[in-house]
Amino acid sequence: MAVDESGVSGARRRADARRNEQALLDAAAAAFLACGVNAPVRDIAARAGVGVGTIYRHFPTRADLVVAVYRHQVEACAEAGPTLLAGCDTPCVALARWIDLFVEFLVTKHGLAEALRSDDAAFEALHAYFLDRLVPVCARLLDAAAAAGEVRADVAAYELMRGVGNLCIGAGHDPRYDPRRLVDILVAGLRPQ
Amino acid sequence: MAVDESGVSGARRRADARRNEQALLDAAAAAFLACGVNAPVRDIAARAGVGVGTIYRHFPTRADLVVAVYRHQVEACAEAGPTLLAGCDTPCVALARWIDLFVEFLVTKHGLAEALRSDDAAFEALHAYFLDRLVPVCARLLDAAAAAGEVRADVAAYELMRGVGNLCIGAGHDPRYDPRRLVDILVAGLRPQ
Amino acid sequence: MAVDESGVSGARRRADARRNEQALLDAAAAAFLACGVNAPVRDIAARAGVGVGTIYRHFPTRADLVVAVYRHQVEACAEAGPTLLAGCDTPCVALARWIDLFVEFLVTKHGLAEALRSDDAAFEALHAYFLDRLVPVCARLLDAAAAAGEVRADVAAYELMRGVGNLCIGAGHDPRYDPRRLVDILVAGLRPQ
Amino acid sequence: MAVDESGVSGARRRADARRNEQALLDAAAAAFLACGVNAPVRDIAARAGVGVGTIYRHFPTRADLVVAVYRHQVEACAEAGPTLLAGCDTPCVALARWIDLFVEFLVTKHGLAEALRSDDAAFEALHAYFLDRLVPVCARLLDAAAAAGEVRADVAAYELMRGVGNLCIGAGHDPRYDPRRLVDILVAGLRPQ
DNA sequence: TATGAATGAGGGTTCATTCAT
DNA sequence: GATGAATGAACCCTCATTCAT
Repeated sequence: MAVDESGVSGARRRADARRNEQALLDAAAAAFLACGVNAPVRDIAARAGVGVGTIYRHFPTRADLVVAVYRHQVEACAEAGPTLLAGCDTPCVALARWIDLFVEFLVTKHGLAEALRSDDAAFEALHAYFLDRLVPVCARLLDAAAAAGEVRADVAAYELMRGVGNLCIGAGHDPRYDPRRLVDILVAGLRPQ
Repeated sequence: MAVDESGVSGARRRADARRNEQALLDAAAAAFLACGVNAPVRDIAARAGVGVGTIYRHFPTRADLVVAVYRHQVEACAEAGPTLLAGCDTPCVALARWIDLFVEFLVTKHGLAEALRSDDAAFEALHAYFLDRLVPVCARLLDAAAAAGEVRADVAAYELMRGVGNLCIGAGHDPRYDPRRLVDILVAGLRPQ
Repeated sequence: MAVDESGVSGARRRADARRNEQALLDAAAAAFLACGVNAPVRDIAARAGVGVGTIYRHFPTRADLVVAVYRHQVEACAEAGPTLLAGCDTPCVALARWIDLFVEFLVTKHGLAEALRSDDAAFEALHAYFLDRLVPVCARLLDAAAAAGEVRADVAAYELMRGVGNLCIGAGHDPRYDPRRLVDILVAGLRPQ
Repeated sequence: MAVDESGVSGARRRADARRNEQALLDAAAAAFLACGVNAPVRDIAARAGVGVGTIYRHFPTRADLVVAVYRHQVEACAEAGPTLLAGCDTPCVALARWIDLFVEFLVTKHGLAEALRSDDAAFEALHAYFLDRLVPVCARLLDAAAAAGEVRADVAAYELMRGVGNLCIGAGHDPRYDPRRLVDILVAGLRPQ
């Protein structure tokens, strides 16, 4: 209707949409932290200052949103693998430090660890993304450590990561339970014999 | 089998109610397995072939029901502790076997491990019951093993059990993840140094 | 089964039942006071220390119970009519004092006034009883006062009593509202012209 | 009819919602009439042809709905006070006619009088609204009449209105009971001496 | 595109009433 | 007769998802 809007509307829309998407990601991150990854859609929309429809447009499933929220950190974690392997004295140290990174990531995102183990179909995409991106990284570290004889050779990267993920569930709710300590013990248990 | 079940009419009425209660416990166990411990009240009632009111009569809160469903096994597990300690060659073996029992219990009751770590207020009673009953048992085994120098002395029974419980979450959903293996690794990580 | 119970059981039952009935009436009166005439059946049963079935046996409908609870006072009120008419200086004074009695009765029985005006079918018997017993008494007083020219002649006993009953609804909930004052005003309004 | 209803899409959406809200108000009024102010939410929704969620969106609490249903008439009644005072021959006539309006309002809205005297916490907002809006109006009329020596000076507007409200309870259920007649008697009782 | 109103399935809880014991 | 366990209808409320504007 307004004449002057047509000229730049393509670009405008893009910019608007991108700004909206970022607001949504921030809002979702905050909501996940407060209520877990199943935070009510309306909460997220309200925090972002958009309508609920906008969420569904940008992120058709909840998993899409969760993946998007954590993508940056997942990428950072994935990229840290090779770097650590190259920079540490032994593969075992690299593995331990990489797992520390992974734990730090999960522990500070309440609800993420829960989502990772949820069998809710809505999170399939999330599972797939995490596995595709991180399991190979972990596998390389694990293989290197195993090749050096520093860890048992019969542990799969997938199960190790699932174990670490599980240990991180509920972090922060209970001062008597520190996931980092338990993950350390688990990693210690990887030593041969 | 039980002597007092035949006799007078007073006991008869009780027998009826008890049979119903057992049906409810079985139904709830099945529902928990299928849908987790937050299974809809109506589902449980339907499985048991009773009205919803009957559930509320027997178990006013959900926690009451959950506790009742698992009480037998919790008791059995608790009682196994001293027995194993007395019967095994070393405290460490007793600890390992007791944890195997605990894991077997959790793994076959999908939903229980989830309930144990839920921060939903409805499960406080459940948490309390588990802690009261099992943590001391675990503590004795752990202390004995530590005294024998077989495990690190700086691990609390509570955190160990929480860790084991967490590792059991999601068991059975995924053939690539076997909680028993990971718990073994965790226990191996308890060795000194 | 027990031999010695058969001999006197008829009499025993009677005594038991009567005791039960009285306990129920007391319990119901207390429950009505606390929760109104729609007090939960189970509350009443619990207060009386009997099962709910016992209530239904003695008082098939709620109205039966309500009527029974208030019968004594209704009777007393009904009997006071002729006495007052005979003993007071004028019919108008008798009428006023009789209405005071009625108000006192209603005001101290929270929930009764509400029940009297309820159109719930369960209270038909209650309405009928009140009307049968009290309206004629009021009518005699009213007629006498009208005959003496002390009150308007066009007011029916039924509507007067309903009006008084309505004014008593909610008594005691609100210190700013005193049914007695308003009933006095209503009665004053009966004066001719 | 309303000028701003055509125009832009923003207003259009509003118009839809407003139409819905009006349907809800009508439906609620009908439901209140049939079942009292505690009419089931679903009934009201069904009458309005909307889902229950729509009710909760527009009127989060029942009191909100009740207030909204009666707001127009309350306002009209409140505004009639000063008009009558200015237009009638004597304050007493103005008072009587204003009370007639109030009674007409209550009598045609079965369930409202009941709601007014309910001690259910859900109706606090309703009470407050009625009191805030109507008691001052009544007080002015009453004061004027008292100043003119036409009515007793010791009657508060609040208690008078409560009395009138109470007399209107159950109107229409019983042909033998006409609230208007009794209110007239009550008002007549306000005359000095 | 963005909005947010509407929908309605889904889950929780209470309580009057019946009926086997 | 008395009991109280069982039933299930009837309410309430929330929230994910769709879709008209």
